[in-house]
Amino acid sequence: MDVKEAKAKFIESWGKMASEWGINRSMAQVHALLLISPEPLTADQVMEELDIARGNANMNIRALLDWGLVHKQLRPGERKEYFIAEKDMWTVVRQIIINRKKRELDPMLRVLDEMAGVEENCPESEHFCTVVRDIRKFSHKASQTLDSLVKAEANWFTHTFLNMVR
Amino acid sequence: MDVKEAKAKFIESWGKMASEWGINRSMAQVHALLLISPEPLTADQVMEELDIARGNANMNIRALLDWGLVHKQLRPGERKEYFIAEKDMWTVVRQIIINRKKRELDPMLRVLDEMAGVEENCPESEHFCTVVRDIRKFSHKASQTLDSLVKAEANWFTHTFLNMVR
DNA sequence: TTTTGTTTTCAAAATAAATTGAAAATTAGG
DNA sequence: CCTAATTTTCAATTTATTTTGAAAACAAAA
Repeated sequence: MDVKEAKAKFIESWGKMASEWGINRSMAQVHALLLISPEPLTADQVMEELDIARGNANMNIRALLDWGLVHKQLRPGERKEYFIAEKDMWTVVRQIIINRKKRELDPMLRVLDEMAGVEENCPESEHFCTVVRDIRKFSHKASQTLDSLVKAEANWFTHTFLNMVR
Repeated sequence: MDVKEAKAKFIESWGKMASEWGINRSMAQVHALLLISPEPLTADQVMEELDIARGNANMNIRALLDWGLVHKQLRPGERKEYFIAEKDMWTVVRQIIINRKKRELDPMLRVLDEMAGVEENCPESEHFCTVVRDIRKFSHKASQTLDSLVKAEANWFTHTFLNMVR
């Protein structure tokens, strides 16, 4: 496999993986392209490289900025905007955790908390209350753990955590 | 909120959360229904409760069996199959980790490993190789960590890990 | 202010994914 | 071997999501 092939394959795979996650393919492919691009790119270059429409490129670059995975770069004397991906992998992972947690876990947590109110009726539906209580406990622990993970040092995950687990 | 309402809300929310994940709504709703049902249910009861078609119920119950989140129960003298959800939350989480890892992480790992071969050409595309190497390293660590997590004791996650993180 | 290069928006079209339901396959009992 | 109950399959349909592209908005320079 030569480098050009490998780059194409990387972009394709990153896109495929993301769509297993509920993140759309274009967003992931734009991310992959910017990740492996040593220089910042303009929206036009992204459109060109990935063969996607302007609106698509624009919306997904925007989403990546929101996620903190891509940064905007302005050049003096130029009107075009350049975009460069965050290259520090720990930061990348951290931002992904933050955003997915916000989207996937937090809403469920809120629902479970609302349900805590139902516990008064528990005697009449013990099983339901037990299940909800268990899930709620677990979810809160997971939430705290992710929060701590996000606050942790860059090397913490790779060094400390792994050693503890083994 | 009374218990009936709460149950409906739980099923709905579980379904919504799952679809943010790339797991289909019906599968999650069947799971939620079986989770909060104290008694095993038949496919017909699931269809009835969730108002979904037979094929849908069947395919998703089957998927949940594959994921190890639901167990089949046969009753002597009865032809119908009964289904009951795994109620131990640690087991549930473990099975979800195993299955999502298999689906989301492992394929990417394989692609990254294939790309390791490209490293020979690295001098001519240093940046690409660095990015791939970083992601590869990180992904392998994450993979090992998840494997360890899965092997860990039931209480490990909630007790040990959390204390370590704080 | 007008022109021009650039970004953003969003309705419509295309694509992808989930769901239905009827027919086929399977299985146990007679 | 039949019959009847049950489960599985899958083509067609429906629903949801993504993508397009042209028009509008915006912003810098003339």
